[in-house]
Amino acid sequence: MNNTELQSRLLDWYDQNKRNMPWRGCGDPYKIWVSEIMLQQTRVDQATPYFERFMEHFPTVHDLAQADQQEVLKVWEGLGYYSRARHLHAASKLVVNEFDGKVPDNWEDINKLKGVGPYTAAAVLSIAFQKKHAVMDGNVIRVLSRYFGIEDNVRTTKTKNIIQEYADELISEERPGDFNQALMELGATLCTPSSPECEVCPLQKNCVAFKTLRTEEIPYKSKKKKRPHHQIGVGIIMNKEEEVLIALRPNDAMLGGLWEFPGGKQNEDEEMPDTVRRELKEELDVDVAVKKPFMKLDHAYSHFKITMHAYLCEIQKGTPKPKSSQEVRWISIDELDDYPFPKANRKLTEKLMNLNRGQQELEI
DNA sequence: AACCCGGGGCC
DNA sequence: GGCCCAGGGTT
Repeated sequence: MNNTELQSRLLDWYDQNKRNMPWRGCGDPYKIWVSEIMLQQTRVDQATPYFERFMEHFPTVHDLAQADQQEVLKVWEGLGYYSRARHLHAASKLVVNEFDGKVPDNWEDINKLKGVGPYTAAAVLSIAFQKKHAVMDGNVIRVLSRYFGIEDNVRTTKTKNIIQEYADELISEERPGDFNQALMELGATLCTPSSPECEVCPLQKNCVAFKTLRTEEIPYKSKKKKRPHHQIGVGIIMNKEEEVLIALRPNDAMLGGLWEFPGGKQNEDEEMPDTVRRELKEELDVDVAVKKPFMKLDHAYSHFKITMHAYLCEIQKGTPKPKSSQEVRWISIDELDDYPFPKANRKLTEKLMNLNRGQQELEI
């Protein structure tokens, strides 16, 4: 199968089988850019409702550039990898101030945008501007490694460079954006990690992995390290006015720009209430009484897991000061929904709000 | 090159 | 449980 035949088979399949996506076929470089940022390490079905909501809040790059970061993060809340939102927001200002409000249509300039790497640059240039740049994402790696029978570890830079060269050679002149999307669509819907649907695949005829019955072995990936598990203690500090204390995480930290209930990791041979007292002293410079357990929950991040133990607390001495955090604030339970919280903390705010609505006893 | 960075769905 | 996902940034 030569390149022309592969392209026409793939594009014909794509024309008949592509899924509907709100940014697909819109021709708006801003929307395509935002969609590609949201789709980094995120499935289409997960990103789609966020994309719709994002466009309602920020229909143009100017709306995004003028928005407050807190507002952007609130719309992004729950989607994860929050540096994407901060970088996108910063990049929108660059587009407005340096590029006349137009998403760059060339490789050099688009790579000046924060959060835009090789994949996203190629995706936006090809899909929005019909420029011939081949993308390489997890789908392309899987499809091409199977098609060409590449058995090397695809986590290495060397193997990725080889696959990128194949993609560069295969990409269609006439429809580079559709070709890229077709390859990814094939990987997302037919050429899946397990149980691929080879019987209906348009590339079956020349696929090395199919012909040698090795689709379950290719692509080969070296194992990842297993994630450590930490015990985390946090304090829900309430005052006489039934307000709770929340802290703003620094922009350069994990979950940067989001709010949380202060706390931290349990030390060895330390009781959890002592952990909470110690952490709140370190982070806020206050002495608290740990009154009673409020909630225990498990949560998984990319590189570790936690069990979070939340306690209702009361300040005995001192006034909370932002030490490890950027800012602290007393707010009413009703206002918790107005602030961006990471998922694990959001589970705590939901319980607080439910109890509050039910007039339950939040007293300690 | 290795590590960091969320959350959700699937097996 | 682990794996995967339309990856990029930092060290």
